[in-house]
Amino acid sequence: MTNEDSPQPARRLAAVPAFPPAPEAPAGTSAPAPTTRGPYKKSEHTRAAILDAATTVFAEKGYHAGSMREIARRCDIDQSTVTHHFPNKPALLLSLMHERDRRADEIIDAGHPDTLEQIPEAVLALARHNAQTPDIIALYTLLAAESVTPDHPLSAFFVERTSRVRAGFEGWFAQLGEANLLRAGVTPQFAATAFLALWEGAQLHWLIDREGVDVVGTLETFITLIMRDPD
Amino acid sequence: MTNEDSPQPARRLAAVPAFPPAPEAPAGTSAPAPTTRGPYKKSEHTRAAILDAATTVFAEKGYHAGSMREIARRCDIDQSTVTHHFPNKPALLLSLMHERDRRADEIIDAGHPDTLEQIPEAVLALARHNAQTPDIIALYTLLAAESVTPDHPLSAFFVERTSRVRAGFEGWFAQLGEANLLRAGVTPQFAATAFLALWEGAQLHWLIDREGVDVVGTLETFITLIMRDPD
DNA sequence: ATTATCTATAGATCTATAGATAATGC
DNA sequence: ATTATCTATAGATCTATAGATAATGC
Repeated sequence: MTNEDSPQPARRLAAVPAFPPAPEAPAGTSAPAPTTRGPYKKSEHTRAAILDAATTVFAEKGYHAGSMREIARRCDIDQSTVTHHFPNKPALLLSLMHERDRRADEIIDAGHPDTLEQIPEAVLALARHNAQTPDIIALYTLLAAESVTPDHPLSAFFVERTSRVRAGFEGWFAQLGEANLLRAGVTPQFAATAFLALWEGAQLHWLIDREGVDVVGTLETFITLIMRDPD
Repeated sequence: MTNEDSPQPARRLAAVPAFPPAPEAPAGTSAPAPTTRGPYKKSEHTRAAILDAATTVFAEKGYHAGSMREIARRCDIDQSTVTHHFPNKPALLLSLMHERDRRADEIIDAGHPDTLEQIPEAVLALARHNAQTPDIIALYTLLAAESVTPDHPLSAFFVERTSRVRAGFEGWFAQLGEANLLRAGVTPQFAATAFLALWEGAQLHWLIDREGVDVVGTLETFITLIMRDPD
């Protein structure tokens, strides 16, 4: 897809602005109080099972329609056991999203580009990785849209996350711009905003019609479009 | 924004493939049975008030969290009166969406281009019109994302609508392509898919962060990007 | 006489909590 | 002794329906 035959040498990046890591989950969820004995071993397993089930349930039904009862049913435990491990429904969803973001950060770090030429590939690698987990795509797409409704537990989460991710991409595209690799008229701001919007919009349309939309292919074409034509 | 100083004469379109109109709402909602007297005059007013309130409620809360009770409360009527005018909640939402699509068709028809050069402007005019009604943006964005969940009343609606709208744009971009106005490597399929995805993705991000995203500006830049550079 | 609206309610959720019993681990 | 889990339930929804009363219009 990209022009492998252009003869320029790889240009090392002085300092690539890495994606800033997601902020930690607010304290209280996992910090043990000083006097207590702490959770038993089994607890960690149950917690993980609940978060797994919650991922599926919230991805399939969204926040309001996804119920604690169904999450419990999928783990073969009672609903009251879920509230023993998580204080309430919003806290469960927030723990889930912060947990997901922690894993996403690892993917971003793994694809960290060393040279300018690797930036487009690093960007597309994220999209390719996403394409392999439809559940997570549904989770983020559905909840991001829901999060704009009043009193949604994720409204602050998605405001922070969207601007953080956009800033990360803007940093990468700015590197390309300074090396004069962006097409005339393409600013890093436009590239970052459009790439993110295109990505999430294509994912939404792919969820609606899985045959009709090729997310990664669309993004690849977009990337070649915003890059300067090779001489 | 567009290059007004290019000296080519306006090229009249032989036959622009117009957006196919949205299919009518399934019969039964409005067809009066042969023996009845039919609705009184007041009925139409109440129906319209209910649809108006439902637009706001579903746009703010989505399908599951938006309740018939709240819709009724906004109209100062009892909830049972709502079910007198609409058989049930899914039917109310479907009537609402078909009503909205009927109005959207009028906008599309109004902006119908006569010449090739008017196509980009016609496309952007739709986006500019949308930008003036945030409620409707929230309604479509939120419900489209929700519609991918199992048993959602709008799943078939959005599948049909998305492919219909995409086909309409593809027809327009194909006209540009045949006139050699698209940049090399840009197919009508890519242009249509990407434009729509970019549009809806940018609207989502605008809902999340109204300061940070300029929907129409982003689309304008995208359109100039996919058009061949003027000589 | 027919339609529009309201009151009242059945039946099905859902979340969170109180309190009892079972399992764990110092 | 502490944590994990369950049973049971309070209290708050929500949708749809039955049936009474009010408004409309032939």
